[in-house]
Amino acid sequence: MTVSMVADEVREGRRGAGRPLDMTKRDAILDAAEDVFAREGYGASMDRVAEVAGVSKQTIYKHFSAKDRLFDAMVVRRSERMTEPVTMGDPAAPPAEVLTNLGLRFLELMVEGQLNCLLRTMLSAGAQSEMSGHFYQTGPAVSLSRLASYLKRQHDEGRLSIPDPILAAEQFFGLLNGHVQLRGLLGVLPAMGDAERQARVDAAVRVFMAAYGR
Amino acid sequence: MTVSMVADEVREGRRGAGRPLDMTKRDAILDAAEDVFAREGYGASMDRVAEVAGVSKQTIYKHFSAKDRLFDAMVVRRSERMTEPVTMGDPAAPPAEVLTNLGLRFLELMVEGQLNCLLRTMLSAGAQSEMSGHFYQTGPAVSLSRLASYLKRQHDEGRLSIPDPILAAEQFFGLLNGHVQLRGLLGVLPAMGDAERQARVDAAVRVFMAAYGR
DNA sequence: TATTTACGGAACTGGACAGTCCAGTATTGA
DNA sequence: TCAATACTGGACTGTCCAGTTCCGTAAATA
Repeated sequence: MTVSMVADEVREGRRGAGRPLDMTKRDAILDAAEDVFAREGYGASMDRVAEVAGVSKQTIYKHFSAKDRLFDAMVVRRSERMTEPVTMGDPAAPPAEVLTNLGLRFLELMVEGQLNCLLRTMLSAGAQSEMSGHFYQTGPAVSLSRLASYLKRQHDEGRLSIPDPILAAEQFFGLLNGHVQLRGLLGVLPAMGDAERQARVDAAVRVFMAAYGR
Repeated sequence: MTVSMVADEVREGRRGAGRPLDMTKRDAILDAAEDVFAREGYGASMDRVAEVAGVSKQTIYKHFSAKDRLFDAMVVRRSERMTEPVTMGDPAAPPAEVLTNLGLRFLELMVEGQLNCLLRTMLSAGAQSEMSGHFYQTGPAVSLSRLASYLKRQHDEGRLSIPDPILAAEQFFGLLNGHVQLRGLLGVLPAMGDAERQARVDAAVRVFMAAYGR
């Protein structure tokens, strides 16, 4: 009986004989936690989570032994869903086009929306959670390495000239970002329109291609 | 009697007859708040701040009417000190050199040290403070506009070709930053050495000059 | 000097919240 | 059917903390 086997059992709701844990409720609890923690920070009460989940507090404690465990489970689930939209397009297309598409998705989905929301929630929890590493590894680090390997391939095929693909990938995200993420975290973002977002992406791609294009 | 006059009186410790407020203690309280909030987040107790400041809790409440007021005063004082090191060098020097110096200072002082520390503290306070705007305006926004006006001048004098100086300034900070700030906030920063920092700055300047140089 | 205010120390109030307990009901596996 | 467990709803405990109050003392102003 290994640790991961125990984890699997919990995931399926079986802990021996008798009535199994209701996984529907578990999901409802995690959904509620996402919502409530995002809105009120880690200071939100468990009673509030229970209320939003439509579940008794006791049920929460059946599924998650303590508040920080619930928080961690929420972060893990959300982190895993996060990297999906950041995929590279057709590798045969012109790099400028691929980068533009990537940039648009990045700016839409990551910087303005979910990523900042989760990040702010995590920081509101302060040092109380060791989820920071997991978050970075399953989120930003994945996007970074995807872009880096794309860039390396383009370099090898002679379409771009990129001595350090990882650094270049970071630079590209940095170019896109500027202070957008910072402004988003601080809540001083004046809601970027489609046109402005497109302009930002175009400018980033232009700079990137000027430095790394052939 | 205006609002600012009242503020001045408080700043000098005079609120009429009798013994004036001890400004030494006020500073000690702000120092302690900086330290304690940075370490424990906004959740830290006032008793703890009083202990670290070497002052009774009542004294804190004499100087600052409530916890969030103390927090705000701390943020204001710290924000104002923050932009100092980010100044442009000799405008006659080659832009690449000026940008390199700026980049080194930015990476040293801002991203790794104080800025992230304060930012994390502020985010730990969640929506409880309206200091976010002040922080951005007196911190990052100032560096941004300083660099932008430098870039505009270089453009006007024909040393660089920069259609949108503000955007370009943001891009430069973004290039420097990459994911460094994000890693710093999440505490997954593997402590950058001098050589690596220099390499990062050089790479950023190289990309920037490739796009905007003459 | 008389008055006014700041300071320390410590006790206190009121409220919020994590986590538990319980009594009754519902739902499953054996 | 029986035994085991999940779920509800609410009451309850212990703790922590912001903010107040009281008292005695120190230090400034007028």
